[in-house]
This record gives sequence, structure tokens and C-alpha cells, in this order.
Amino acid sequence: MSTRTRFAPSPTGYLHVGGARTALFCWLQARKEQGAYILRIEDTDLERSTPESVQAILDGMDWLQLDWDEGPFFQTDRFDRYSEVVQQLLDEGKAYRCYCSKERLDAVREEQMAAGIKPRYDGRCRERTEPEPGVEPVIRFRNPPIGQVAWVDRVRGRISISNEELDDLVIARPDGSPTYNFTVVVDDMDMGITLVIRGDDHINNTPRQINIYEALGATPPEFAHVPMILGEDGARLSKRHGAVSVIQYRDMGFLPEALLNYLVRLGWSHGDQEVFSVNEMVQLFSIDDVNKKAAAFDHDKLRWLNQHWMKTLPADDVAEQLLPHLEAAGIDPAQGPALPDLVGVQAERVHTLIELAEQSRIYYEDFGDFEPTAAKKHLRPVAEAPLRAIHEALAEVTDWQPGTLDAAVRETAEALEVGMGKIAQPLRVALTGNSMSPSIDLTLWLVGRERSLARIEKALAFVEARAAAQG
RNA sequence: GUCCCCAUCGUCUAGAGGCCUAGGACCCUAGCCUUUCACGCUAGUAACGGGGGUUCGAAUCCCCCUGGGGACGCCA
Repeated sequence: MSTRTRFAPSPTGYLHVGGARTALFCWLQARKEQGAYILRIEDTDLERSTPESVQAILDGMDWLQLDWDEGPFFQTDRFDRYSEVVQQLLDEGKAYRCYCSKERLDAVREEQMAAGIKPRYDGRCRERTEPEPGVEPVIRFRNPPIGQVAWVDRVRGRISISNEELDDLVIARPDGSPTYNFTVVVDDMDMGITLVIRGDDHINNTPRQINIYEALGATPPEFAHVPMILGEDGARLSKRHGAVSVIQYRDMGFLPEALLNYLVRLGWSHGDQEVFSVNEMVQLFSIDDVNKKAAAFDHDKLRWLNQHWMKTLPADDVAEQLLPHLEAAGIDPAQGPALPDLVGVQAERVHTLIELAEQSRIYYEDFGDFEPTAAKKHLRPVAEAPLRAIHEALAEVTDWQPGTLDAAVRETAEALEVGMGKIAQPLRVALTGNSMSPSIDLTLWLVGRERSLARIEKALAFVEARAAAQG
């Protein structure tokens, strides 16, 4: 039987990085084994599920390009089916109606906690046959009272638990709506899921789910419980750690290739390899190689990977993803160099697309004042001659390309018998307002001919004014 | 409290009894390259939680302790 995996988020928020990694693992395992990857929306909690969240999850999956083969299925579309299975269990005596009040249940739980035992439903209605007038019952699954439930987890190995630790869980509420541990079993069974990959917070749910499979006469799928993701401080990742939604990462200027690469290495490795393209992941990934230990999210490493992919991916692709960030920064890409050229120069100097946009403003817009320290150091009277000379030389350049520009600067330096620094630094400040920029030929190239000449003139005026002021 | 699970540099990890004087990567530091910044290159700091076993030999196997996490809902 070919592998069928599923990602089953509940739409009560955005797609967070932990969920995205689970989705990635499901997707990779399905792709690697040429199986199917199914998307299912677990929206049985009518109170908390929202259409916005559904959209947010779809947007996240779409951005990461984790395409699914079937679905999205919605559990709210399947209520008839759940009712049917509940009825079947009832008919077979594998489930029963429970009339206990929440108050009584709370009291029992408290007593048990105080007595130092695990809180569980005490089975009061287990053998009950008569209804309680005026009370709509819940339906409870009749869990086997003795024996062990065990399975070989694809990441954790063998896990076992005694049935005595389990109780009769509620599978349907008084209004008939089903609960999670039940719907998940019915769905995974109906959808032919062979491998359930999910967060390890579900380990404790697994034995009761296995019992339900067995009551239904179905073979449970295989399970792989992946460790969760921690924040940089080692605590469970949450909003107070900053960005947790994958869409936030998109908005912060990360490439999906980088996030995916980062996520796949969190809890999984292939020797010493750090960089993985999506294709390589599909080739090399295996759920069986995933670690058991929870991993902390390291923002710096993500940034490093993001820079790597900005440098490595075709500049056209990066440029396309840069566009929205330029717009967000109010930069008009029509007013300066072609985006792929910009990316080619800037990618190795920044870590995110936002930084790339912000640090490229001067190629599209004029800047105001020179940065004071840079101006003080480089736009001095001594810079006047080199600036004039380079202005003259550049005015002659018709082929405004890095090679020619580099030659023009070098020849000017040689003619003046000064080192490159004596001419490049003043020129850099003139062109960018600052003392840091790409190599001078590339800076000239990106700034463009007209703008370069005008900026040198402006710098010259600045130098003269300053000389005059100093007498 | 009860049950389940986890444990190698600050972080992500390699390691499946001798190849370990514990390797790689991020971060940090120094040097090189260089017209600045960055990239790149080189080097460096830094870890097997503790205690018992098993074995000729343990980061690797077993037990205990400690520490951490999860679950115990008519949430998913």
C-alpha cells in the first residue's frame, strides 16, 4: 500500500512554524515515497474555528509551496458520517450514554488529584440503561479496562501504556457534535491514511485512538510523533518569542526556500550537510531519521540560510520576491537599476529582503545629507582633485558597465598617482552619502550615469562650501 | 499529583561499543583577502547532566538520580 500522509491543522489561528514543520515532514515523506499528501481542516470546535484562520493556513501552505493531493477536507462537512459511526459504536455496545454533570465530573477529578491518582472518568454510567430525565447525555467510548496498548512509533520507537491509565473518553457532546479524538480516527480511517505524522503533544492521545480503531475493526496507521519547536530561551515557542506565523516570516523578508531549509534541519540531519534545496530534501529526507529531542529556534541561523539562498537562487526569482518589499518601503523600482542586477550585488550584504530593500533606497531615490562622520573623514579639501578627475573621466564613459567603470576609476587613480582608497572613499560618500557600499564600480553601475555625475557635483559643492567656511 | 516522553558545544546537529585527542554548521573572536562594508578563506573558544553497573574497552547498552517537556477537557 502506498504511503498516505495528512496534515490536519485546526483553524484557530495562523500557520505557525511548528505546524509548518509538521506539514513539511508530511509532505516530504509523501513526495519521497510517491504517495499522497492530504490536507484536512479540523474545525469541529465551532467556537474557535474561523474562516480567516482557514485562509491564513492555506496562505501559509501556498507560500511554502507545500501542495496537497487531496482536500482540503473540512470536518464540519462530515458530521453525518461521525454520527453514523457513533451510532454503530452505540449499537455494538462499544459506546454508551453518560448523564453525569460537569459539576460531578469536576468534583471527582479534584478528589482523585487530591488522592494522588491520575484523574479519570469513574465509569458511573458505564452500565446504566435508563436515561436521566431532562438531561441530554454525552456519548462515551467504552475503553478496554485492562491490557496494554503499544505501538512502534516511527520516531520514538516502542511506546506502551496500560489501559488502566485511560478512561472512557467523550466522543460526542450533548448536541451530537463529535470530539477530536474520535473524528481524527474516523477521518484517518476513511481517508486511508497510512502514516500519521504529528506533534509529540499527541503521544498521549494515541493509545486511546488505537483503541477506537480496534473497536471499529480497523487497522491503525503508523505513527510518527515529531518533537515540538522551542523558543530561543528553551521554552515552548509562543507569541512572546516574536514571530511564530510563517506569514510573518514572509513579511520579514525571508525566502520560503530558506525557511524550509531551516525547518527541515530542525530535528533532522543528513551527515554534515546544512544546505538543502527542496529537491534534495525530497530525495534525502526520511521520517525515520527525525530526532526525538525538542529543538530551539535559532533566528541567526535562519538569517544565515536566508542570505545563502538570496545569493544562490536565480536573481530573477529573488527579484520577484523582493518586489513587494520595495513597494512596502515606498521605493519605486522603475526609478533605478533592474532588480536582478540589484539582487546580484546586494544579496551577499544583507540577510533579509527587507534589509535588501532598505539598503538599496539610494539607488532609486536621492538622499539628503551626507552621513556626518563619513563626510568629515572623506569629503575634505584633499578630495576635491580626485572627485573632479573622476567626474571628468566618468563623463566620458558611454558604456556604463562594471568593467568599464572599474577601469575608469583605476586609470584616474593612476593618473593622479594616488591609491584606490584616496579616490574610492570620497567617491563612495559622494554616491551614497555613506562610507560603506558595494565595490565602487558596482556602486557606480547601480547608481547610474546621470545620478552619479550629479551626486559627484553635489559632493564637490559640499567640499567647496566647507573649505570656504573654514577660511 | 499520576502517566508518557526527552537529555552531546550558547544553538542546530554528527556519533548506532574501539575510527572520539568527540566532527560539522550558526553565533562569537583573531588573521588573511581588500578602495569601504560585505562575501570568501584560515585559525580559535566551546559539549557527552550526575552516579552506579555490563565490557578488555561506553558519548554509544542497562539501572537509579537529577533536570526538562508533554498529557491527564463535553480544545484540537
